[in-house]
Amino acid sequence: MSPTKEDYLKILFELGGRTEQVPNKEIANRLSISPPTVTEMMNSLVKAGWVVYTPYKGSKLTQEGTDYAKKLIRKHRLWEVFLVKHLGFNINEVHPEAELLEHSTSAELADRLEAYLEFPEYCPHGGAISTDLMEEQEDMTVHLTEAVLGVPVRISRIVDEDRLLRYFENHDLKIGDRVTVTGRDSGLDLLTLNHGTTDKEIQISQTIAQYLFVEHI
Amino acid sequence: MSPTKEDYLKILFELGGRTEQVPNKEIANRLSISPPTVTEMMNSLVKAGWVVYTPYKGSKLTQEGTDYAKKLIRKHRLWEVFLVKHLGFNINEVHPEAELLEHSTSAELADRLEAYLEFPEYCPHGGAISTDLMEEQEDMTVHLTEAVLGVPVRISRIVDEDRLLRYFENHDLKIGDRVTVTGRDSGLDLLTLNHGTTDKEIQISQTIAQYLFVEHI
DNA sequence: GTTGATATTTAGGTTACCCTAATATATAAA
DNA sequence: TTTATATATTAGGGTAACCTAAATATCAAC
Repeated sequence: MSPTKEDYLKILFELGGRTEQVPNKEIANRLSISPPTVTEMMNSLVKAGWVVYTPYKGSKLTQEGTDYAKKLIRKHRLWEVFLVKHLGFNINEVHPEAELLEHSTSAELADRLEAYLEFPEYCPHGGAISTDLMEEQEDMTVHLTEAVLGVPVRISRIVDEDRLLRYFENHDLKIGDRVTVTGRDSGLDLLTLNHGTTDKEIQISQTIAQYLFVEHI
Repeated sequence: MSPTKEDYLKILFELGGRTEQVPNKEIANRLSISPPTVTEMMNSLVKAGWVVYTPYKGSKLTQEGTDYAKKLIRKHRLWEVFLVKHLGFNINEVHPEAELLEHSTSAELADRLEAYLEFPEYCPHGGAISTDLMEEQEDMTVHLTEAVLGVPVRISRIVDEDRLLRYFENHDLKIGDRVTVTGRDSGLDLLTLNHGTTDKEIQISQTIAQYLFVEHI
């Protein structure tokens, strides 16, 4: 299994490919590659049994594909805990490091690392580490864009992509914060939030808000 | 820089490519690839400025190539220390793990890891970690095959290739042991040693003894 | 100095992963 | 229901890193 293929499986999981068909374009966007390359890769992943692909519709992970993706994400998050807790990295620096390390981590190494870290439940971005908890969390949390107007929620997880993390940091948003969606303007692609702690108004792009997960309180 | 190219630089350093021309065949053997592939890769490494190549003779590392190789080896050895000291791995299990991790380790990560490990001097196989000490050690130590008959020496370093480590373990040899070469049979490719601690006679293949480094006491 | 053994290179081919340009399909709007 | 737009696929090409088979260079022995 190449790091490249592993990346496809992981992205597929992150885009909901466990339960829904993910269109090629979304994968192409997230990985910054051309759509024909995605088509080609999907055919290869189908042949290897990781993915079910319906031409012109999109791809879903098989059970094997889902399990593989979850293991990768677990490794990624374990490294993030290590980098932050023991090596003193800043939360928004660890993603690219873990992105590399995850592909070089045997099952044995992951298990030993997990024990060494004393079985942490969450990564620094709020993502569940145990592969069982992972699916549960995926199902329970909701995109910020789907939160009901006026109902306060708690930010539980931020998709850990470098540029995104800096965007959220610049808007003073972090895990655990309570926010209330007060307005939605689809034309301008804007979401207006009230920050529970500071009571300030925050405006962020809806497209980007998709990468923020919230839980009801 | 691809992991593949990094492996070539590292092997070149390990085979003495810092000071001498290394023939293609040795590289092909150590990496288990065909000689034509080595020729091809050497041309590409020359173009990138890592290597000076004389056709039909062999390759030498440039200063840049040497520095790059030393940084890789440092990362490799740092991971080995971490795996043994903190994750409880066995010495002969860590090589393949570190072999993967070294290619996924930024300079920043290596520095932080080194500080976390409290600046260890040597890896579990006896290899120096600081890039300065590394060359020094390389120059001072001598292959077991070159030790003078009857003169006791101390095993200082074992090239950490998985199969070799198991071979040395099976012959009850480890770092720090005092041994004396008592006989050499080139026809049978045999080296006879006297083990300083147990006073037992040990016979190992000369070919394999090349991967054992010793220091005079 | 020719010969033979060994090492190296050249020639030609494969697979993985990426691309652009052109074509085809699906979907939403008129 | 046709048409426009967005999305996906096919066709054709490129580079990196491997391979085998055949040709060539080196070097030591005669």
